[in-house]
Amino acid sequence: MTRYNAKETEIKWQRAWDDAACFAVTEDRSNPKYYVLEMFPYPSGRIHMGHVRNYTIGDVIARYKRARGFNVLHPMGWDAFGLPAENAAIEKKVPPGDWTYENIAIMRDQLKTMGLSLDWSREIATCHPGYYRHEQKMFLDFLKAGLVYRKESWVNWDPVDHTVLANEQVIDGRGWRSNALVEKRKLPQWVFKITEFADDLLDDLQTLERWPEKVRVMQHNWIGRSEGARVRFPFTEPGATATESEIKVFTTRPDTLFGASFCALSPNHPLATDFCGRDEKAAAFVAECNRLGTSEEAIEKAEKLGYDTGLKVRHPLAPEIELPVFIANFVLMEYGTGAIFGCPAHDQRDLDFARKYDLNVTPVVLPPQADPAEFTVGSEAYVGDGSIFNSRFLDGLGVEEAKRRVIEELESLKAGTGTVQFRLRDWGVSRQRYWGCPIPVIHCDDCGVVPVPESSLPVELPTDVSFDKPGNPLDHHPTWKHTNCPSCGKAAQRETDTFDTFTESSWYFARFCSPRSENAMDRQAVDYWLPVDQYIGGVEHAVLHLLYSRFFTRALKRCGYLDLEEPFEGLFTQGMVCHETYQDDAGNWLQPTDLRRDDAGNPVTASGKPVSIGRSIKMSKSKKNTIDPTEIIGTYGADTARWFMLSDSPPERDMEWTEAGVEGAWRFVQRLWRLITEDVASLPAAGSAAPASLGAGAADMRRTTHKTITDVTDAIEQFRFNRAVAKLYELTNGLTSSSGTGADMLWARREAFEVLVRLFGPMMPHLAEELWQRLGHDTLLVDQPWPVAESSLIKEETLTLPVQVNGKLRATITVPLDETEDAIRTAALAEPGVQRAIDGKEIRKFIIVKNRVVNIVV
RNA sequence: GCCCCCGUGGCGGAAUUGGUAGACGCGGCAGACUCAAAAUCUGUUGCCUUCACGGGCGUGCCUGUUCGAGUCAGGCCGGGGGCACCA
Repeated sequence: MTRYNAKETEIKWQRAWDDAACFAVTEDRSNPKYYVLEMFPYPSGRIHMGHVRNYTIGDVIARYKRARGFNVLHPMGWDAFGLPAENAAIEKKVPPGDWTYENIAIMRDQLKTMGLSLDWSREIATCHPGYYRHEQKMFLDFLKAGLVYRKESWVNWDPVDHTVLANEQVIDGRGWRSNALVEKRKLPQWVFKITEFADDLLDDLQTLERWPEKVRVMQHNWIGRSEGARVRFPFTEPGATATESEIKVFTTRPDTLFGASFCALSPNHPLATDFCGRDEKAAAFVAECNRLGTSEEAIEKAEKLGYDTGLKVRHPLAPEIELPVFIANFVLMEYGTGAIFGCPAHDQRDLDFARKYDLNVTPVVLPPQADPAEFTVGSEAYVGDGSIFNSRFLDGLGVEEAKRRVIEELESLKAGTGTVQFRLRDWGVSRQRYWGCPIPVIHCDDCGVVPVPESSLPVELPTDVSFDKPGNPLDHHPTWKHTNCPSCGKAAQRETDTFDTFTESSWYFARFCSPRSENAMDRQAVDYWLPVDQYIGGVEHAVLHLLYSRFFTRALKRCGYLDLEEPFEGLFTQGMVCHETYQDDAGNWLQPTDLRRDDAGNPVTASGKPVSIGRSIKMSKSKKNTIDPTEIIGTYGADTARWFMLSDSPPERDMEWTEAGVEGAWRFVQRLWRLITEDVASLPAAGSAAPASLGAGAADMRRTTHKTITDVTDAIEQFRFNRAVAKLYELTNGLTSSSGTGADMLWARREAFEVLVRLFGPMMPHLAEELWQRLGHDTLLVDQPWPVAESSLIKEETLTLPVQVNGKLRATITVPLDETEDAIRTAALAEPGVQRAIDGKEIRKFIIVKNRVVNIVV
């Protein structure tokens, strides 16, 4: 008996697929297309189990669809710009480009050992000028189309590293790496106008039927559409401020306008800035507000604070009412107009603020059944529905009606307008980084911001950069940024900021359609391949990457690159790969490979110290609970790793990687190998005609085989791979225990083997290919069509019917399909278990659900 | 605080969408083979009760709808995720 040699076999078939160029595709219109895409990896240096899970799922779909006759595009590339390359440059003195391309080479080899059905001829790396030059062109086109603009915005500035930090990189108000106190600074930033499509991006979520509901909800919340009104509050004194004669506020509750008791400005509001110029204490207050970070934690703890400017505004619908104007720390400049009116009775924040500064609290919404003479608001604002009171012409109206009525009134008085506000903000893409796509503009003292002419693209990154100084190496480079203005020819400077790396991943799926084209994308290629039929990746990209890609697709359409709105027709978000964690008695994390078992079977360190086992969490370097996929593939082969990935856990859920689980998968690989190779000699030759008639045993086997085709096909279609795996186990178990040497039986057995091999082919492609050959075929299994179940075989002739008495199972009877009710009744009553349960009681009802269940009510 | 998802054996999970709860795998137990072990194979494995036949209980908890509920409805409890001074 030979053991299956995974290592040799896998390499052999990978070469065979490669030699036959099985997975290289063109725009072949004789077959329907199917585009399978997994989120491309960042070339960090090694693949991890998350990649293995992601690409295994994608490969099952790609191979399955291919077998179903689709022309399948299944490409792979590298999301190659990013901060880790710069960190490596600083720590290891390796240029970021070299580091990245080396990592790509390593990871490409690692991925190839998985046996994925990828069209490697389409490989792309986003850090290659052949890729990012098109992105620069897109930027210029977006600029022309008004989809990009430049804006002063507040950023987290690290004064030591001289760079902008993302919110996630600010920890307790300090830079994550420099540990310096982060400052808020106003810097000019390039911004993509994603809000241009806010309504479309929201409305079209409804068309994404093959997206997880969860992701659609998250995007829905992120876009955050609110209907309300902009209302103008004029200052009581015309010269109150130098710039404006009024405060514009946004509210979703115009119905509570008569409950207003103050207005508040964001500390960053232009009016506040203006006022601070004349009031030192106000300036000190604003400085204090800016010092507090924007982290959730800081916000949570911060008390609601305000500074009374002493200015007053008039109520827009009741000019005799004057309201004080505060600068308040809880008003955000980024949302609405950066100013609010406060209605303490019906908003908790406003109420807290009003109590602190002793402002009026006038209720204007009366809860149902409440007495208007009695109702007051204490420490809790009333935010529910009700009827309006204390509000002049609105009295007696419901909340919704009052909103409409107020907006009408405001509009007729030109004191405000009904409006829609989004939470979604435009996408700032400027990063003070080296390892990203250069933003193709030039700053000229005379001409201002001048786009780089298309003929001068790409603006390539210099390779001779130094990371010795803090800040952006592009800025320090002796020559790179110095150039001439394309407009007037005078000496000018290049933009040294680069794009946010989410930019590259916002259109790579389109580049795969024509990866070597001189254009960003060939129209006939994207028209043929897009949209991506099935996109697969982690749920952590539910909002940013997926939303940016949806934006980019719309922007590209507007600029004539392609003609569709939604890039991803189907989306599947897979769960994380988890593993137990281990700590020694000092609390140090231990790697799974650092453990051994003592005589009692308890885990101990190499030196024999006790180890505590922690709960299973996502594999991460910091907790040291990672398993290296290359080691697993080296030991067990890719098929075993793939099979285990698909077994047990549903793919959308987190799974736990266990040694026992891998070994179980490995045993199954060996079992399949033995089952088929040991038996093949006794079987009729491949392609033998079916015997004239089949005995009961052979017919039974055929029924099981064809039922399995249906079950596995359905399971794969529904991404229920764990169920597909279970059905394949069942078929295998059945074949292991079946016997019989008749010609009909052996013929049915060959059929079962061939079906089995073809069904697990997408999951364990190398083993399947090898067994297909050993079954006597000289074709490649990957070129075989998916098996089709013969529906006539699947139909059962008899079925087992449960018999209940008062809803409790008492017996089962075996009856022919579609048996008459009378016969079922007789058979059911003949069961001793049924008789015992009836126990001579009167039968009140006899329920027979056809081919389902029998229930006797006594 | 708001929105969403999930609670089934020792464990991962099935259950044709209201019709035999626990498929399949892992683990455990018993046995076969073996000088022995590994590997492999066979049987068994929700809980309680009974010598046995059998009986009772059981899908987080409580109510309800139904001939029949893991599945539907209402209310709790627990876990997870997303958003959040968003006006």
